[in-house]
Amino acid sequence: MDAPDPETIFDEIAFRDAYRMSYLINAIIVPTYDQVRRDFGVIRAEYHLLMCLAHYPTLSAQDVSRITRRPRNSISRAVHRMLAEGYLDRSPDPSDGRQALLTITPEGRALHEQIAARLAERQEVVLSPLDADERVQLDGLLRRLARHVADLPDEG
Amino acid sequence: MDAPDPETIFDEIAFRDAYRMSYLINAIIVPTYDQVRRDFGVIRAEYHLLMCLAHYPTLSAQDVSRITRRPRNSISRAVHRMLAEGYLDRSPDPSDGRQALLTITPEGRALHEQIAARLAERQEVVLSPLDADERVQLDGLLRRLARHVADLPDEG
DNA sequence: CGACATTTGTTCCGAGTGGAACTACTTTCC
DNA sequence: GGAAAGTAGTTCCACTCGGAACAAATGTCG
Repeated sequence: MDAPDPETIFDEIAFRDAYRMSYLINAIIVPTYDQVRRDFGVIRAEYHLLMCLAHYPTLSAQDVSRITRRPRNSISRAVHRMLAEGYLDRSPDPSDGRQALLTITPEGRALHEQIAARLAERQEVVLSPLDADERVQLDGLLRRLARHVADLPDEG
Repeated sequence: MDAPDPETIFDEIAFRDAYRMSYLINAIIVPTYDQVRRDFGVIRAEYHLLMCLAHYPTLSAQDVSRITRRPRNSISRAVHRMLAEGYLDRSPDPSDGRQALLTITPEGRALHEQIAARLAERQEVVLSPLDADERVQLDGLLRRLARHVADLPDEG
C-alpha cells in the first residue's frame, strides 16, 4: 500500500488537538530528550529537576513533583543521580525533618543551559511555519490552557 | 517551602510552548491512557493501532509506524495482542510476501469508539477555557504545525 | 541470473516508568 | 501527652519502551 498521508487522520478524530499536541511532542521533544541522554547522560526526569531548580533558589523533591506533575519516585531517583554527578546539593530542612532542601550547583546550571538551548533550537524547528503574530497567539492559548490544567485536581 | 506556583516557571524558559504542550499532554492525555489501560486492558500503542485502522480500510504495520511515528517493534507487539483479542484481522499480502494487511474487526471498531470518547471527553476538560473562536485558532495553528512536522525527516 | 542492498516484521535486551508498600517524621485531635 | 492521620522520601517490582540485531522477502544492477 502506498503510504497514506499521515496528516489526514487527525482531521477525523474528535480529540484532534490533543492528538496533534501528542504527535508534535513525540516527533520533536522526545527525540531531543533522547539526544540529550546520549550527549549528556541525563534523562528527562533529571533535566526537569535541573530546570525547576534553575528557576527557584530552593525546592523540596515534593515541590518538583508538584510543579512537573510527575510521580515522586521518579524525582527521587533523579535527585540521587544528580547529587552523585554534582549537579545539585541537598541539605536537610531544619524546620521539617521529613524533607530536604535542594539547590542547583553552578555545574548543574551550566548543564541546564546547554540542554535548554537544545530544546529551544528544536522548538524553533517546529514553530518555524508560524509568523510572529501567530506565535503570540499560540503562546497565549497554551499559556491559558496550562494555567487551567495546573489548577485542575490530579486526576481530572 | 510553600508550594511555588507551577505556572510561572513556564514563562521564563525559551522552549515554553514545547514545554507547555508536553505539560498538557502529561497532565491530561497520559492519565487518560492509564485509565484506558485499567478499564479496557489496552495500552497506548494498541490504541494507536486501532485508531489508524479505524480510518483506513487496510494498512500494513509499517504504515501504522509511519503514521504514528512510533517504532516498528511497538507496533508489532500491539498487532499480536490485538489479534489475540480479536480486535483486528491479518492476512498476508499476495503481492508482497514481506508484509501483512491489517483490518479492524467490528469489535475493534466498537472498542475504538469507546476509547475515543474518553479521550474526547478529557480533551474537552482541557480546552474548556477557550471559546469557539479560540478553539478554531488553536486548531488551525496545531494543524499547520502537525502538517509541518509530518513533512520533516525522522530525526530533525 | 547472482551478489548486494532494502524493506518488513520479529525477538532480544537493557533501561526507564510509575503504582504500591514501606520508613521516618510531623500534624491533628482528643 | 499519646493515638491516629497525614506527608516526604525511598525501595520494590511488574510493565512498557525502543534501539539493535536478526530472518525472510523483495528490489537493484552488473
